[in-house]
Amino acid sequence: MREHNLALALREIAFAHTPVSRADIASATGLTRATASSLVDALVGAGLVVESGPTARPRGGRPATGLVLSSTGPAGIGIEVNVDYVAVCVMDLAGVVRHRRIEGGDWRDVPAPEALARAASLTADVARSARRSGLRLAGAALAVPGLVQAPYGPLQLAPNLGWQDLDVLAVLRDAPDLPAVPLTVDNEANFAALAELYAAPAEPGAPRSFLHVSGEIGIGSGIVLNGALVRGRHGWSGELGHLTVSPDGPDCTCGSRGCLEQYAGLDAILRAAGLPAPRGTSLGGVSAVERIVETAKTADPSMLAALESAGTALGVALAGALNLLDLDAVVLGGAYARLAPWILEFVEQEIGGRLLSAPWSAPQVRASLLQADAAVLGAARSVVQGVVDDPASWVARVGA
Amino acid sequence: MREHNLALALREIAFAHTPVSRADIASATGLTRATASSLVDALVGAGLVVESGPTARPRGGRPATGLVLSSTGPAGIGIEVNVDYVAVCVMDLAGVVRHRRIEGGDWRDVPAPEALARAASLTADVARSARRSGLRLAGAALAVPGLVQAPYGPLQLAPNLGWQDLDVLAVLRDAPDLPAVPLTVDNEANFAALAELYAAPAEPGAPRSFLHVSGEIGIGSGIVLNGALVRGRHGWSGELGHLTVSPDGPDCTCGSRGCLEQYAGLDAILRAAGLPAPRGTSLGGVSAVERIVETAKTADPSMLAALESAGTALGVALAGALNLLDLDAVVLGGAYARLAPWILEFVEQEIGGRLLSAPWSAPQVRASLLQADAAVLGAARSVVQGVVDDPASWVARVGA
DNA sequence: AGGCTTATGTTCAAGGCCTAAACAAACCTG
DNA sequence: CAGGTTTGTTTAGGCCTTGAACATAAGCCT
Repeated sequence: MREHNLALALREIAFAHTPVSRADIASATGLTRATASSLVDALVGAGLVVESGPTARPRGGRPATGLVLSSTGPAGIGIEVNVDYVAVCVMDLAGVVRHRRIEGGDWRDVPAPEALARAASLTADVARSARRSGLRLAGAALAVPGLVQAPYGPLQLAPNLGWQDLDVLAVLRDAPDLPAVPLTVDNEANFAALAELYAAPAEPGAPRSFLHVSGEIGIGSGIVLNGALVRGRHGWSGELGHLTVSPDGPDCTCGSRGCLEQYAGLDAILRAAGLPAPRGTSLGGVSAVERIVETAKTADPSMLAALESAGTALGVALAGALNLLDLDAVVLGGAYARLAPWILEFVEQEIGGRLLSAPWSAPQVRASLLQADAAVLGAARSVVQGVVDDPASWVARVGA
Repeated sequence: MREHNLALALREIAFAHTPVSRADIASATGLTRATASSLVDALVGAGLVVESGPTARPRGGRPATGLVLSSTGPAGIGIEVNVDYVAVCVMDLAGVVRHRRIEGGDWRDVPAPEALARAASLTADVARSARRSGLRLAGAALAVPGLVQAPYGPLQLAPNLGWQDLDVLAVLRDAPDLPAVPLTVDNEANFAALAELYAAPAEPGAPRSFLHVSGEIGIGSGIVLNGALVRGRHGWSGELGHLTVSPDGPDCTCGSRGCLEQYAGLDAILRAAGLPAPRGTSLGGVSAVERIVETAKTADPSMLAALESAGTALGVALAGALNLLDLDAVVLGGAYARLAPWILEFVEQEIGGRLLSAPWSAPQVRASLLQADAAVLGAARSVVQGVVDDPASWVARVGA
C-alpha cells in the first residue's frame, strides 16, 4: 500500500518537468494532502526528491514549495558494447546524463572477455566520477547487439560481434574495479526504444505504444506497448530485420529468404546503389550511413532508387507490425533516423496502402529524437526507471 | 490494499481446479491465515465463493474446508453476431456454460438493427433462464467480426456483415427486454483468444503469450501477452489476414496486394483447389470448411497442394509475428483448427526456417482446443474474468 | 496598513486492515 | 485415549490513510 503510494507520488514528480507541490500530488493522485505530505517526506528522506524553493501562486494563497527529483540521488549506469565502440554513461534521476565515456575501435574480432573488460574499466571510471559528484549508484545495465535472455540471462548470439552462448554479466562481474551494483542486460534495440519512450515526456497515464526501428548493421526494433517494453518469452522480441518481405527473395545470412535486412539493411542499400559495402562502421573511416547520406545528398539516381526500395520494404514490414499490434506510432531510429528524409515518404506510402485501419486513423511515422547513442541512454534509463517505479525498495535500501 | 488482496485471494481459488483452503491461500500469497480468513469471509459474503465441505488431510491435522467459486454467483453473458449465426451463452464464475442459444441463418444482408434485435432477444431469453438458476448477471460482452473500438466504442467496419460506422452497443441497449447490465464489445478474434487462454488452466503466475489464429471468412487473430489481451490503440490489433505475404501478390479486397487472406483464406483455398467458393458458411448447406475437409480426406491432389500453399503462407505470416513478439505458442483456431492435419506441417516448417530464434527454442504450434464457438465463450469469459480480477467492486455492488 | 481571501502544509484523533501470537477445533497415529 | 498436526479464529498491536481543524504565507482591496 505504502509501496504503491510512494510510487504514485514519485511518478507525479518525475513526469512533470516543472516543480510540483505536495498539494498538486494530492489532487493528482486523489490522496489527502496529509498523506501526500507524509509520502513526500519519505522520498525526501531517502534522497530521491529535494525541495526547490517556494513558487508563487498566481492569485494569492500561500506559495507552494516546489519538489523536483534529486540530482544527487540514485543514478543509473548504462553500458553499451557495440561493433565499433564501447560507450558508458551515468544518468541521474531526472534523466540528465552526468558523465559519459566512449571509446571507438573495431570490436568484432576481439575476444568477448577483452571487450567486456574494457567496458568494465570505463564503467569503473565513470562510477568514480559519479561518486565524486555525490551520486549513489543504483545499478548498471548492459546493452548488446544480439539475442540475449533479458534481464539476467546469458547472451545467445551476437552475430556482428561474433559472440555466442556467453554469460556476459558473469564475465562483466568478474572484472576488477567494477562497482558492486545490480547488473542487468538487454538487447540494444530494446534499450533504444526505452530511451525514445522517455525522450518526449507525456502525461503520466497516457498510453504510449510504438515500435522503434533501431538499425545499424542488422535491423532490430524495440516494441513499447502501453508504456512498457515487450521483451517476449526470452527477451528476443523485435527481430524486425528477419521479417519476410518476399518469400522467394534473396538468401539471408540467417538461413531464410527474403528477409527485410536483404532489402533495407545498410549493406543492401549500398549494394543496390552500386557502392562497395564498408566493413562495419568504424569511427576512423567513413561509416556506411555517412556514405549513404553523402551520396543521397548529391541526388545520385541509383542511390535514391536504392533508398526508395529500402523504404518500401521497410514499409511492408512495418505495415505488418502495425496490422498486428495497432500501435500509435513508428519511430525510425539508429541509422534510419539519418535516412528518414529519403525513405520516410515511401515508408508512409506503403503503410498507408497496406494497413487495414489506415483510412480511419493513420499511425504517426517519424524519425527518432535521439542520436546514435539511444541504446546507452536507454540502458541507463532502465536503471533509473526501476527506482522511480519502485521507490519503496530504494527507501528500504537507503534506510539499511 | 484490501482491493488488491481480495483479487489475490480470489485468483488463488479461481486458478486451482480443486478446492483450496484458507490456509492454502495464506501460504500461496504470503499473507497471514488471519488475513486470508478475513478476505475469504468477504468473498463468501458477496456470493463469489462457497465452502465445499471438509477435505481430509493426508497425515492428520484438522481437515480443511474447501473453497470453490460459487456457481450461483455473478455470471457473464457472451453474445456473438456472425455471418451465419447469432449465439448467446451464460457462463458462471467457474467457467461453466450454464445456458446457451444459437440461431442459424444468413445475416449478411439483414440490416444491423434487425440482427442486433435478434441477438438482444436471445440474450433476454438466456438472462431469464440464468436468473431462474439463481445466477446474478455481472455484464454482457458482444463479439463481432470486424474492427471495433473496444471495449465501448462503435464498430468501424464489419466487411462480411456489411456493417459500417455503427454504435452497436447503443443499438443493442435500445432493444426491449435486454437485461440492464454493463455492456462491452470486442472483436471476435480477441474473444476467441481469451477463451483459449482460459481453456487450459495453468499456474497463476505463469506467463502465457500466444497468438490465436481465428479464421472463418477473413483471417483474424488475438494476441495474448503475459496473460493479457493486446488490444492496441483502438482495439484493432491482430489483423493477421492483411499481413503482406508477397508485396506483388494478387489484389486483395482491402485495396492492398499480396495479403495473407489471398493465400490462406478459405475462399482462396477453394479457388486454388479448383472448387467454387460457397457464399458464406450457412448452416443449411455445406460450409466452406466442411467442403475443404471432405475434399482433403479424399487425398485430392489439387486440394492438398492448395492446403500446402495456404499453410506455407500462414507460416510466413506467423514467423513474422513470432520474430516480432517472441511468443510461447501459436494456436490455430476457428476454421484452421479443422484444417490443422493438412496445414500444420507446412506452418511449422516455414516457422522453423524463418524464425531467427527457432534453432534455440522453437515455439509450440498447435490446433485450438475449442470448437467454433470460442468467440462467444471468450466474450462471456471476459465478463467473468472482470469480476475475478476486481472482486472489490463486485463486493461493493452487492453490498449496495 | 490592516483585514479578507486564498491556498499550502502540518497536526491530531479515528478507523481500516494487516501481523503476530495465542487459542480452539478437528482429525490421525500409535 | 493421549500426543501430534494442521486448520481456522480471536485478540492486541501497529502502520497507514482519512478528514477536519489549524497554522502559515502570500495577494487583494479599501
